[in-house]
Amino acid sequence: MADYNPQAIEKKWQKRWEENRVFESEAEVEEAAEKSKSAPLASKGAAPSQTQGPLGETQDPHAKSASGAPLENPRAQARVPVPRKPKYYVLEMLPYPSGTLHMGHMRNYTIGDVVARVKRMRGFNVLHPMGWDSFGLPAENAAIKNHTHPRVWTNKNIAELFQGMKRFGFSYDWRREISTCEPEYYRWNQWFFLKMLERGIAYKKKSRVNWCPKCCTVLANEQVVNGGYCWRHEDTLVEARDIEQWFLKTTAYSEQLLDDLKTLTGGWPERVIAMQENWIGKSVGAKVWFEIEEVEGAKSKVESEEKKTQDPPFAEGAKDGALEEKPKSRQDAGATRNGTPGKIEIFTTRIDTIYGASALILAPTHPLLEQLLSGTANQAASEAKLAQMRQTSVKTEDVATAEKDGFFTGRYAVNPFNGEKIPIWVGNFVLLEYGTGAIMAVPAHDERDYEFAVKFGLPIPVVVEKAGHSFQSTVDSKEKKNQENPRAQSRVTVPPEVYTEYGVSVNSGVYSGLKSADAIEKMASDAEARGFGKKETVFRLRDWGISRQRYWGTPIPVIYCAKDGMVPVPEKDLPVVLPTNPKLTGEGESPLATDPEFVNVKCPKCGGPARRETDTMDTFVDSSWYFYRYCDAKNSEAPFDSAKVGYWFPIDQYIGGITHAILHLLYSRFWTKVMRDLGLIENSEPAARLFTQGMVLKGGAAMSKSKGNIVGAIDMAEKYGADTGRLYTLFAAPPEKDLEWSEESIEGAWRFLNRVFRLVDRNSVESSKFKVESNGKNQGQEASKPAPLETKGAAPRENLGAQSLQNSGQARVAVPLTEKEKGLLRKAHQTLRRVTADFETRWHFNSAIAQIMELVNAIYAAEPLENGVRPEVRKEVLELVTLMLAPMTPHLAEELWEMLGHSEGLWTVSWPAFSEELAKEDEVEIPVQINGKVRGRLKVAAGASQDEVLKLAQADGAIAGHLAGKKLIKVIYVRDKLLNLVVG
RNA sequence: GCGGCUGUGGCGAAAUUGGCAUACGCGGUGGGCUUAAAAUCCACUGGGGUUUUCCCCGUUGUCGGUUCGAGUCCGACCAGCCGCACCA
Repeated sequence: MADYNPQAIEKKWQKRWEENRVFESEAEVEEAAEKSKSAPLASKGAAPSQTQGPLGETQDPHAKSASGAPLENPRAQARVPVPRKPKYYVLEMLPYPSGTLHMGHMRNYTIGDVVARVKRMRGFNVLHPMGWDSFGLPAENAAIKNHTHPRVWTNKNIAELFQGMKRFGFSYDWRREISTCEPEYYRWNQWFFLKMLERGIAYKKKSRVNWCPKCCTVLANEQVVNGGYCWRHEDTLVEARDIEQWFLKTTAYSEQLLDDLKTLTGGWPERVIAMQENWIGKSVGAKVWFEIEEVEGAKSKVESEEKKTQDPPFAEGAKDGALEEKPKSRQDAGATRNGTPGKIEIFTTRIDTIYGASALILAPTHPLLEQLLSGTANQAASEAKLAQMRQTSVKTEDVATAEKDGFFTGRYAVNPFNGEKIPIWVGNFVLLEYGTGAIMAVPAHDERDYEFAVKFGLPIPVVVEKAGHSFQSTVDSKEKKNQENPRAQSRVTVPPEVYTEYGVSVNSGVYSGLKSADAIEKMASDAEARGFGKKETVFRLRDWGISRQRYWGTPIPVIYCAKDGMVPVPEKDLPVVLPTNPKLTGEGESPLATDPEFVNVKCPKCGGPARRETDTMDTFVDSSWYFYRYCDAKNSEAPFDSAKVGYWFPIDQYIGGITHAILHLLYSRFWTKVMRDLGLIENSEPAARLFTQGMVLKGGAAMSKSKGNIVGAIDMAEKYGADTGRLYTLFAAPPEKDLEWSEESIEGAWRFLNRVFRLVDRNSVESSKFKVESNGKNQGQEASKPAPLETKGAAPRENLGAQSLQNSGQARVAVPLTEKEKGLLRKAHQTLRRVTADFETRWHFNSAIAQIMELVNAIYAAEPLENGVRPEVRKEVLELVTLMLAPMTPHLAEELWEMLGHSEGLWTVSWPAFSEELAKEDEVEIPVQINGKVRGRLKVAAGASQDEVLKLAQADGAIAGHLAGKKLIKVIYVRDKLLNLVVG
């Protein structure tokens, strides 16, 4: 008898796996892809990856072929050689190497590893890679602190994470490892950047941007969280700065990014889809131009302002309508899109309410304001007020709850629909960055406008009524309300409340009587026809600002020449490598700017003196396409071979934290679409399925360095072993839920594995004692190693376990089975059925483990030997237990498999086949309900008919007692489930 | 305000389709083994009972509905968590 020694076992099997290259995806498949490189990729979509369950229930390669041979890949049928197995790409988000492996990582990778291992056992060619998101600020900050190079810190952390992953036995194909800070990788960032530059997707402009004073760099919109804080420093308010920087035109893909979310429903969590929809923020409406009432001199000034702020400096593609320039942040927007000179452009989704507009309201930062205010009666007072509003708007944290504020400019505009003269106001609630930075205020039909109108005494004319209301009756009620409300001095009425829904237009000239939807359509068309408006869709999404004034990132590959202007670095000169000895201070301009050797270059065009761009790229660029690189990680000619990507993509299952629901997942979706439009790939979305696992908490809070509540994964592995750790994280909570760390619970997992180990250990000892009594089969075998049953010939990587277990229409043991043995085998196959379903169609690892625990309890209960289950039979059951545990506790499973007498590694064995025959119950106990309450139980033969069961029920004493003197009204019988008698 | 999610024992949680609620684990109590402890194995662990291999009652955040039957479906609410937020 031996003890379970996880440290020794885990070391032993990790070595074996490595020697046998168990986790490498099949080379022959890639060769096939190689050979078909020139062929079109069109048939790819037929690959068996479009499925329902998280693991793809329809993907079982055994399901459609009685021989057990995996389904052929339809794409490969057209050519030779034929990939033997269908592909499966499972991926966990690559980590930022900031320290050692923690529980959050470990949980993420354990889930992915279970999936990868299950899929391998199910006969798939599995791609399961890992890499390092190794550019980024923490490395640079650590380098400044320790006076070293960021690479030192980064590589130390990578080495530690790598060791940690090895320690847990995660089944990665390490041939494909990537590290984004290596020139072999980031040169392709630069290459993609040049492609985008050619197409006008990358452009540069000066704009007001988000600046984090702690990061000392610019942030993208997506990196500003909680209404104005840095995503990395959640206590640090983001400042506004005017900086010239590079953008990627994510807005050119707004519509697609939104529409394609529909293709992800079912595969992606509803929550993530909703968050992205929300972020992209589509509004369909119309722009309308309001003429400004003539005031001497104003018009020409406005016109000249227009000219000044047209095209941004290098936006070559910006002339294209689809790629139209979208100003990014507060103060500069609007300048290029305030419409025709002398007019104010507003955006509205409710053009049908335009007859109810009682003012135009501009954002305090609207570029037309200076012209508008000049020459007005109280210009000085207005400008003072404006300055004050601009001041406060920068610092406002809780914009949504701030009180409405504003003032009248002294100017008027003309409503193009009815010629009415309405005042132009400034309001603090109007945002320059959304729509056109100006709105028409329709107080009767908009909450905010109403609040504003009430505060400043603007009229509140009603122009929409609830459908079905007669005009007359509502007028009466409004008049009553009028008398009660002293503020309602002017024009028509004060509505009883703000009515923001659709209804029927009233008081709207020729449009009165139209339903809101019809009115919107007709009025927008009319505005367009009459030249004072345009149907328009606006998005909340902004272009992605990628310039960072830091060292540890990808250099942006452009050169500035006094003569030729901005010149892209020629492709042949890539990569632009980071200087090796940077001066890192964390302050001021980009560290690259301080290195003359880096900065001063010859112009690629004229050969004259020129300067390099000194900003680096946002590190989210690195992670936007890394999963494509895994398909062809060592390619030095291209980012990847399109044929290989065509074979593996889309990712069948992507797994990561919800924190990336917007940032990474939006950027990488964008990148995929750009790559598709460059003709490099065929897929429009990177991942068919996304799984967001819950966080690991301690004391109710997410583990973090700053809170000091991190539990190191390696410590846990040292104490209990990797398998116990893996089992614990899978068992303690369903994978999508947050998991509260508990030392007591991990003891439970440890106890269970010990229980299993002792069982197998004892069984191999006992079976050697027992072998003569069972059947002649094992005679002459070594006592410690019973012969594996029915291993027909050597079949490496083939269905060994499945072959022996699959044909078990009856048990393999030749002698007749006792009732107890039948019972145990039945329980085993019932467990197998449920565990298989838990792995395949839903990710209920916790209940799968619970099932296996029950089975193990049943084996214990089937003791003692003398009156029941013989070692031969028990061995068969233990083999099933071992195979079911294999994806979750792979090291222990290998060891148990060997202890059970198998010399071939468990990695060569397929998932066991379930036997309906063995799982079938002979007898079932069904509850008998009287009027829905359980009043008794009956043991009946499985599949018994209603009549039989009813007769038995009526014969049963206790049940008959409840039936006595009552009339049987109805009988509901669900076969093998329940009998319900309705009596009265 | 908008969108999404979650509410089940002392705790983590189960419950494929509407069909015996609380499986499995933790914790707790009692017992076997042991000089003792640890480990381990067994039993009990919603409430109640003078029929204890038996019986009764209650119960899945709240209120209502559909149904022979609801943790599950429908409607309204309450509480908590997450994301976005004066988005025109």
